[in-house]
Amino acid sequence: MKRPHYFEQVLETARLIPEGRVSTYGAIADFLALGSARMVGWAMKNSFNSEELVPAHRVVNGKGELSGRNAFEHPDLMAELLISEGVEVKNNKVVRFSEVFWHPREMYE
DNA sequence: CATCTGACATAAC
DNA sequence: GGTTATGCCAGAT
Repeated sequence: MKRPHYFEQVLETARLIPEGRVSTYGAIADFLALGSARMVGWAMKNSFNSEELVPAHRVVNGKGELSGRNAFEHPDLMAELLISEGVEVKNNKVVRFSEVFWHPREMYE
């Protein structure tokens, strides 16, 4: 496939998300200033096609909901992965989302 | 080229 | 707290 700049940027940024933290599509899109949040979701879906492993489970939507769980092998895999990393997940949502939320901007501060 | 769809976001109702 | 509308942009058809 083509290797658009934003695609690699999104995956690279996703890999920067610390364990036990989560980020959002909007935050990544805003930070990269490339395209829109939909591009991030698009990249995530295609991240399984990437050669590099990407912690896609650490990327949730703006409400902290695991909107992408359906794209995993098992719908509950995403939540289990997060829980195994220390992120509390309840009813497909990240608990205390505002506390575990991570913005790429923090890397530059 | 026209439309639809999507792991989204935001505002308005 | 849903639903609707709009912006966003790459793929698929």
